[in-house]
Amino acid sequence: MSIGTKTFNHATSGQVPDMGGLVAFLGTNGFSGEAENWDEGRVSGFPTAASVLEFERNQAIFSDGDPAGSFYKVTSGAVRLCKLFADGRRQIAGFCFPGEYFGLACQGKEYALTAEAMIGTTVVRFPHSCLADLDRSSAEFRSHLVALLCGELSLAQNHLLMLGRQTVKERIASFLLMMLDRRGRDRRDGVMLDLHMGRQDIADYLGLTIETVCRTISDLKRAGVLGVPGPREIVVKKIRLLQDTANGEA
Amino acid sequence: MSIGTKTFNHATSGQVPDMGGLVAFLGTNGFSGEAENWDEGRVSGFPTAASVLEFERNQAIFSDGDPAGSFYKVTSGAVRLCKLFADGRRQIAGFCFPGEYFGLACQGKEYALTAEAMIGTTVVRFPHSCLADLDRSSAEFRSHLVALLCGELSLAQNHLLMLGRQTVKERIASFLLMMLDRRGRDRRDGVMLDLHMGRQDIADYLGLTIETVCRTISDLKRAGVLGVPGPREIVVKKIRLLQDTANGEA
DNA sequence: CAGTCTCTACGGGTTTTCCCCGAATGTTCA
DNA sequence: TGAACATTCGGGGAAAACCCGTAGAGACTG
Repeated sequence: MSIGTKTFNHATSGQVPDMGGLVAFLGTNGFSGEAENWDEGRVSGFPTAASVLEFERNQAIFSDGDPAGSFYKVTSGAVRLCKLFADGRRQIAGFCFPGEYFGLACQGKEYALTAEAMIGTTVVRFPHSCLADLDRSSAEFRSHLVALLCGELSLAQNHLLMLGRQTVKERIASFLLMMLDRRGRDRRDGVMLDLHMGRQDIADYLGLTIETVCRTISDLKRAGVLGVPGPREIVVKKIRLLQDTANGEA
Repeated sequence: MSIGTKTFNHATSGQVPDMGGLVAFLGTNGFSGEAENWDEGRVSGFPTAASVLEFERNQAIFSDGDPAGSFYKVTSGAVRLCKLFADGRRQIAGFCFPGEYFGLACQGKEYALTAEAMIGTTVVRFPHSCLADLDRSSAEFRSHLVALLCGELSLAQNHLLMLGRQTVKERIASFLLMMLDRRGRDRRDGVMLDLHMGRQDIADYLGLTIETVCRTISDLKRAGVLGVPGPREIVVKKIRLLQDTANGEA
């Protein structure tokens, strides 16, 4: 399945193991916060074997029900975490971009959802046994872990608001604003945004159909709020209007 | 505001502070898992002052935007965590029942949502400074903490599925099954369930209107799946049918 | 105790939203 | 270039929101 596997099995450096920004992404949205500058590949501190893996577009990294043994950090590309119903319905619980973690939320012994590469993606895989060494990790790291988990939950809460009580326009606008923040883009007119996903992914994240997503984006384009240079690219032309739309003031 | 406040300010027992089942409920759904038997009032181990507070039905424990200084454990009653829109829309992010924690998910310095007592409720309040002592707490507790956070996130993911992709009937059925599990009830015919909430709370949790909730519960009653002895009580008469409904097989 | 008030539950009718189906257009890749 | 796929657009229909009204239970008042 996985193509291009390089395994590091270096000796532990003899010191207290550095958890290397094991920033606890427990399975929903990746949330890094200021974690970006924590390491970015400081794999070397880990006491156990870590592997670098590459995945093609739409390739599964792990699937709902698989035995859970590892968690992952995205180094390049993008990952979606989703749940599939028997009848084909799909809900995306979150996305992961470079610097973010996923695969820790294994209730019991199995993954509760499926992780797939949305584009060509490189990840680092860590065995869960790394977590058992949490005791010996630094206090700084541990409080960082808690902060990131809080951020995780806040992201999920925001997602709940969108799905439960926002209109279609509000959801689309909120989604785009979230993507701007997530990808480190400023909130200013003319900013270009690479979505790295198709309309179906947006629909399954927002609990809508692909048609509704298309229509709403077209509406925003017609209103001069957005530009759409390509299917996976968005230019925000009037950020203020987009924010108003997200807040239901349009 | 708070009525009946008793403050313990006992001397630290001179030992390593016992976090007393500080089971990390970070602001969304309370999730206790097997935490029920962890302590249940073992406040005595805490290094800092903890207070027992009582709240009346519909009284706010803290509000969205309040400065965040404490987290809470429910000892009796029930708590809802919700977000209010300016135009009156409301989304309930989760409920907390005895043994569960809330109020840890303060992104930054302010609470991100509002906590209200759904019925007469007793809680224990812990200052956030307790968390700073996390270092000195036991390894057992810390792994417990991580497990509970994972459970938290799984609950939120489940909620996302409900809001995003389930039909009205599926949501109601899933909600009732979740409540059964949450309140420690067996999944068997004839089980009585105290909801401790009105129809509006159910609606705001499931992203529906109160009319739709009423109608759907009536439908299930007519179908012989449920009995409704009181407005806040449900008797599950055909658990199998309820499960089928939750899975879209009805 | 009667009376009033409020909150909650529930039913019906209307309107809107958004899903479903079909088709045309655009994009990507072999 | 052609084939496969994704996106966009339009029309019909079903589901749920919305707006109405009714009724019952409980709380408060006198």
